[in-house]
Amino acid sequence: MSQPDLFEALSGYAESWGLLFARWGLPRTAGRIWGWLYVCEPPEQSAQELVEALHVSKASVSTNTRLLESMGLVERVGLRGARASHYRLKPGGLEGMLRQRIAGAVEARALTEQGLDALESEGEGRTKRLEEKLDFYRFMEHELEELLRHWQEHRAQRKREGRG
Amino acid sequence: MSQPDLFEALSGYAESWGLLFARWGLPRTAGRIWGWLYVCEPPEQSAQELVEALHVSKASVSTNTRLLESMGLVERVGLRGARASHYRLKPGGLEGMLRQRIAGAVEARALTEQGLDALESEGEGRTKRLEEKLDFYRFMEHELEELLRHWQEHRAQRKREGRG
DNA sequence: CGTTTTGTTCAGTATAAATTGAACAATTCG
DNA sequence: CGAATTGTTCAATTTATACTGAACAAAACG
Repeated sequence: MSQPDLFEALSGYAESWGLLFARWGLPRTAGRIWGWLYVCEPPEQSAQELVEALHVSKASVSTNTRLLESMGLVERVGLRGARASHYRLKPGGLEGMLRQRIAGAVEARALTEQGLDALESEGEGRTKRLEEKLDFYRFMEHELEELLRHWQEHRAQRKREGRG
Repeated sequence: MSQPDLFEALSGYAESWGLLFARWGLPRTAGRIWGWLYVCEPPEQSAQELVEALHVSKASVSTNTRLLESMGLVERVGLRGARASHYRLKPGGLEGMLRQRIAGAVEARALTEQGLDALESEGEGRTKRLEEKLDFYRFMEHELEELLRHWQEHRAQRKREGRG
């Protein structure tokens, strides 16, 4: 595959992540950047390089790199001899996403508990409905924490095998 | 608690779910309806009742009940003596959400594989980055399926205890 | 049948979000 | 120091999405 074609293909890959992010309710450009950082060379990219590779404004790069940083998916690094700071994938970033999922379950559970409080002793059936929902989120909370633990073990295992 | 106050509190509960849905990138009204169906009496509500309880247009109710149906969270039922069809929580709806999560992981994995295909043999480091991502999504896919199985067992257990 | 209720669709509007260009502040370099 | 580069912020624009009212189609009723 020739260089221009390769670049084309990898750009397409970044664009696909942009679209997937959009469907997940996240900024498209954040998805583009994140996707790109998996296939770019070198792995550290300056804001300017992102602007050129993805054809987005530097304002958008600034906004979305900071979003990705706050999500724990990307980190900022200094490179010797380089004036501009660079961005790259943050190791363990996906694990952070998992933690956010757990936080979401906690949030949903808390809201469900609020509903039960509001009902107090009123209404048998409604309470039952809410308690079933509560049961689900409690379960999710516990299991996702378990899942996170498993992932950490899995990671450690791979590291030991020299694959991480 | 007096009736008007109770209604007020439960409306607030539905509104809270609306806001949570919005933060999750889903239509606010869908959240309102879903939240409401947990605390309304009776558990089956006509479109007209939803319009009145939530103060949204019937067009929006129509759109969002169909969305919730497609998400597997709500089902439509016929009630004897009632002309209009009614909506209620679909049993096992949350389990369906879990299945969608699995589908999301599958999607992300597939996209990552596309990236690896595009790289073919080029680039050592990039391939490594992508393979780590692939590893994560593969793991998630497997573990979420496991989680779903656990949930089903948990449900069965509760049923046996007469709590489901 | 004709009338009423119900549910969907659609064009238009309102609302929210992402993206941009430009202005600004901060830093780096010679 | 002065010039150039870099990063953020902000107002304005574009874009996407949700929501509504009205028109329509379908079904239920007398």
